Amino acid sequence: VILPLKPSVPFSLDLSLNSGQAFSWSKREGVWWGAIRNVAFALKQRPEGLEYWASTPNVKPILVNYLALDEDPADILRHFPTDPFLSRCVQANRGLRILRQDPWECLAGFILSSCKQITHIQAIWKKVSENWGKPLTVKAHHATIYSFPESAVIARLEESQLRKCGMGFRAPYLLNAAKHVSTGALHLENLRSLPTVDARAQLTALNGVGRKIADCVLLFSLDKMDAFPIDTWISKVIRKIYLPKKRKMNAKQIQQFADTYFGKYGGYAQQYLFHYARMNGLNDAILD
DNA sequence: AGCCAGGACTAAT
DNA sequence: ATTAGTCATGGC
Repeated sequence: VILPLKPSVPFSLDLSLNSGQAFSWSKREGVWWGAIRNVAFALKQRPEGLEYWASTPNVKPILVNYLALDEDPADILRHFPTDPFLSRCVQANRGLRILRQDPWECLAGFILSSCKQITHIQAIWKKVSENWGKPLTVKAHHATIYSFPESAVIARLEESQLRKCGMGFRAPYLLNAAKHVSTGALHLENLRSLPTVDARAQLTALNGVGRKIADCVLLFSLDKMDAFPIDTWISKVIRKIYLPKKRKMNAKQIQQFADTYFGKYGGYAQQYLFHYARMNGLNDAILD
């Protein structure tokens, strides 16, 4: 099936799926493979639109929502501050969208992310999925993809089982989060209706979830565009590009600057900065 | 061998 | 209120 895309509205499947937001996707022979909850997808971007195959019928709304195809990035970009470096990052990553992930999958992914390279997070994600997720088949390709296990499934495991997937000290964090989510002690969908600060407070109440991971969950799965995750890359960007004269800025001051300077769609801007820095480094990045 | 990777927690100042 | 040490693991 082909989902038509307007050429005038920028969309890049490569950038959106491969910019460190979600860890379930892999590209083989020009086709992206992955699962969104319990539906497996194969995706290929073509000039006329997005070609897709899925493990179940009638999944177009799932895809449109996940890839945010119902929004026009121009409506968001015009809220960005105008500065040369951000403009360069936006220009270089035209079509990069903030995904709308499942909150549990997003929370699990970023609990696994701390102090890990993206490729390794993907490897852990794959092991967990293959061990305890559901096998899904995309008939057109007779291929099998595994879903990421629901919170109730993880909650029943032993910490030692999770550690065998290579997640180390993150295992008890993931297990504890799974228990909170599956019992309803933490109701992730309810966080949507809360102000960002209140939703963040509930997330950071989880062991192993601090400001950065909470902000990733808020931004990538709960529509909180003002959440601005600061990881090692973004920290370098702010220090080198935006506050080059100010030495000895602590984490809180950097966060303070980012929240005020980038505004209510700051999280979206953050993703352009992150991906640009990760792809190009910052050695030749000069604010001119 | 040492350092870093989309961090967070605890204990010691 | 800030800072160092610790927590696993893999890649270079």
